[in-house]
Amino acid sequence: MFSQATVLAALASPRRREILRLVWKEELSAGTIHRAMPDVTFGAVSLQLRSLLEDGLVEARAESRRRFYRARREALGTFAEVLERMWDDKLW
Amino acid sequence: MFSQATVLAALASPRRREILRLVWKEELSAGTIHRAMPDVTFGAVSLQLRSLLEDGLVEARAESRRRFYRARREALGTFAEVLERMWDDKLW
DNA sequence: ACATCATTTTAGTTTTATCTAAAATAACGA
DNA sequence: TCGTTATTTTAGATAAAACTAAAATGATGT
Repeated sequence: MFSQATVLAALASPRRREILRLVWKEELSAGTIHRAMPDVTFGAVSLQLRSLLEDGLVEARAESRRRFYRARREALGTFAEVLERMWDDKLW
Repeated sequence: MFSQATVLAALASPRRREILRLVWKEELSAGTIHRAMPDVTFGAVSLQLRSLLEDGLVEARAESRRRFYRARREALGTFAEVLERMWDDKLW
């Protein structure tokens, strides 16, 4: 299993949180994810996807030449709710 | 108020988590905190304390020449439970 | 005023994270 | 096989974070 320390480190990056948000409710291909973050190169997105994958926060599925990613919400435990609240911009 | 993004960034550092753990249930002077982390200089501890203070995760009280720090658990919201679980080494 | 104690601050260095550009891989269709 | 598409990987550059050593601050006691 992945430690909470690992999850905390992963969630510290706004870029990774943005990716998680995108693939939270639907799986998206790497290209689609990149198109949603046009200020950064495809390579940079791919590296962050790898990092999230290694930390167990997303999973990937290959379909021909595309790779579809989606959040592993169950890996996030308590943090899943925290993230959803952040995205809904709710105060706490 | 401090954002959840700020809290996440603050908690990403093992050093800052260690400090938080130390001042979780009792206030401790900067010197006492430093003595509990002998692998790092006093200056480094002081900088992390400042960082935690600026992010609102600890508060400080001056008593003569000492400064006592303690966690502001209420600033941590949901994360307070997460941290306690980490320290108790409970699985989730 | 001076010496000491506790802590903070500064300036510069080291380490770590993140990014880019380009090359590599791999699946597909003509 | 060749060209295209989608993505990953590499190598190196840039940026951010964390650290150290030393100087500065500020309260205390003599």
